Amino acid sequence: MYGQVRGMKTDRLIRLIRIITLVQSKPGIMAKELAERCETTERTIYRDMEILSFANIPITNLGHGKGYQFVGNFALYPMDLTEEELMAFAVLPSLLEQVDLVPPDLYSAYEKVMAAARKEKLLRQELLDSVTNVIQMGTPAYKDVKTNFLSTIIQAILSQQTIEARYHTQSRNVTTVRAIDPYYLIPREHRFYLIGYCHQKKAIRTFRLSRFLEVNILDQTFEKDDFNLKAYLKDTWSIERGEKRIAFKVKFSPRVARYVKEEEMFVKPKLTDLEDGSLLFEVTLNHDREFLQWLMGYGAEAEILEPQSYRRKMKELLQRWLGVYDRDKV
DNA sequence: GTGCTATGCAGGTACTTCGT
DNA sequence: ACGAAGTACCTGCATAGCAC
Repeated sequence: MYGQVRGMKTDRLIRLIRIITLVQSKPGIMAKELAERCETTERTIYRDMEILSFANIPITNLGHGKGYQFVGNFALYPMDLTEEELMAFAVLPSLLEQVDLVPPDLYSAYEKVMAAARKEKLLRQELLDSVTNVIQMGTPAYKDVKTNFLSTIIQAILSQQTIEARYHTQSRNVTTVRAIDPYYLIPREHRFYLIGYCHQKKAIRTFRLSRFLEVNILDQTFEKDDFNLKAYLKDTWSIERGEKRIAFKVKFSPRVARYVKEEEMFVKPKLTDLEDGSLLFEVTLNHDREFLQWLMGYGAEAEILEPQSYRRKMKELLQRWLGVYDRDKV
């Protein structure tokens, strides 16, 4: 639009870069001064500002008399971003949206990343690391050094490239090297999980991100075929999947009913308000452990009505628990 | 000349400060 | 409290300069 193919004057280009530098070094600088420093008029500065905003350079005027400055602490030249990096940003929210529940903090995190990317010359890896640092919610207690493969995995998902990963399987306490086609990243309980096709097991598997010890992107692309995430996670309380179909019926006391309704869930339970103010909660799940754990957080405010076998199971569990403290008795 | 971009002048608008 | 003056931001328009 403003480009000039032939006879291209470098004046404007130089001036645009100058403006960026000036605003960067002196936030709040006003149009008049910019004009003087660039040896031009204010009119030209205003036009240049327009061009900069077309180029998505977030310089803004923060009100009358406050001059110009970058939005947030942004001080990056977006021209340095590769197409791929921009894509990574652009698709991140939709990536998570595919599992229905976008963590409410994602958007603010997104903005923080932009603000955090302050350095004048931000290397590609630094940028992606910023994403990683903002999004990752915790590190395993035993790990001192933060090894983080979030950015690598996002890249692989975007470019549909197979990764080779060294992964620690906690339940068997073994470390294996395997090739994985990364499909989706899903957030659960302050953690990220990767769902993908494991070439060794020849099946879809779920991997906890913090258990990756090494991740390398292979020079090999994949197709997702007809994998359906929603179907894959159907009736799954959180992340652990099972083969069962357990129809739970739980009654929550009036005291906690409204808190239960407010909880963010990955399944859609049937909720019925009872006359006494308590809440009947019905859900069918393919695995019990995570659900029971959640339920126990409500203590005596939650009562399993069905199935009977789980009433007994819960009772046994509580008796064993009680037993731990009974040892104190003399 | 025509068609285009880049520029500067002049003037408008919105807000702040000053003087009464 | 209120209007005048001042300041900063923004825009319309004429024109210079260049390619064709």
